[in-house]
Amino acid sequence: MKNTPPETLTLDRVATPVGEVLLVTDGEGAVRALDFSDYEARMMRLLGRHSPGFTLTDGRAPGTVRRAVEAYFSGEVRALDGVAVKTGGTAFQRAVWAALRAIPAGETRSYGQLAAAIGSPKAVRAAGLANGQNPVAVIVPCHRVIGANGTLTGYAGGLERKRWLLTHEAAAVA
Amino acid sequence: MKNTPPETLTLDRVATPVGEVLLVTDGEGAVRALDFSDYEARMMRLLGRHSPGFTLTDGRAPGTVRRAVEAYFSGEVRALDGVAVKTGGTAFQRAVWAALRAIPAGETRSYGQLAAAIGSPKAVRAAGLANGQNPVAVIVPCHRVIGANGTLTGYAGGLERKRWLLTHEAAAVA
DNA sequence: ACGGCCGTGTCCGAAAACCGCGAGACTCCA
DNA sequence: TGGAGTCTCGCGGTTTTCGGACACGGCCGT
Repeated sequence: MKNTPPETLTLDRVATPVGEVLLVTDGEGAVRALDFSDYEARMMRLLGRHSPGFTLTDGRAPGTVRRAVEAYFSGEVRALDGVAVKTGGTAFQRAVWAALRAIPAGETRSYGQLAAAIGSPKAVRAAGLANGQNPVAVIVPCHRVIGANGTLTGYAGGLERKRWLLTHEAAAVA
Repeated sequence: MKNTPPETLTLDRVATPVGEVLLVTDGEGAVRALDFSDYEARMMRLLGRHSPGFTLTDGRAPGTVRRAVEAYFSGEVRALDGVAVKTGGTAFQRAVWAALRAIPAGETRSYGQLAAAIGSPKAVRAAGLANGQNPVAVIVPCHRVIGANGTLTGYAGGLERKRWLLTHEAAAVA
């Protein structure tokens, strides 16, 4: 058991066409986590993993962040590009998540391409795993990674949502 | 591997009759660690355990703390009683360390007495272990615990120093 | 007296299990 | 032949599990 100076994070809720999302930000306005309400437990688990001993209080996320999220869902799919995100995780995981943010809205990559992008072409499966452990859904677009044969394969928030996000983005950039 | 907002600590060095000690304090002036120079690696390990991702800069500890340490070694053995200490660790460990500070200079306890003092009379061995993991030597007087039969049994800084500290304290209170 | 056994909390290293994959082999049907 | 499904196996990082070791001391048998 470790000890860490506890940190206070803010929990906001935003309505979207695919259900309410939970939005966690820190004192500096960086996004620490984002997930769908019905996967709250999962989010807490990931959050706890990266910031042991944090406390959460209901509140309002910074206006710019909130607005960016709302804008994204109403069709401005690139609105999230500038949002600051702060994640923990291992070096490998961070590399994966950084690579994810480099995928433009409207495009997709295979897990293999993702692995290659971070310099470990054979760590395909590990990349998939890291993908699934991304605490900041949507903003870090883990949904833009699909199987080599085009299948959607999996999504922490449910495949239905993954499909919705992809068609939403495809339609927006068209 | 975890992630934590990094914290900056100050590392000072103080000369004593039994060798130089390393003195680590935080931004609030509380002592986070204290150990003899020749066990620097051990101290770093313990420190890292309690404050993952900290950074250390050479500097001066607060005057009151420095003076208290110097005073202790020059014979004023109760000078450390008021020094603020901040440690991490499990509840069990904290209980042990708190119990240690309750032992007055010049006295000793057995590991059994120590375990009994925190309400787990049978956790003798565990108490000994927790004792050895104390990051703040001397101030948290882990050296005042000896075997039930009077043997010194062990000390992270070397039995020689344990003996020196005890006779130093005994002489001072006499 | 002396030697052995056990309880207790925690850390540490090793080993195994886990996967949001993908390539290659193999089947089953027109 | 060829195309689409299925199965099997290897890939690599992370997490979980497990077994040991330890700053002791009381109890029990020789």
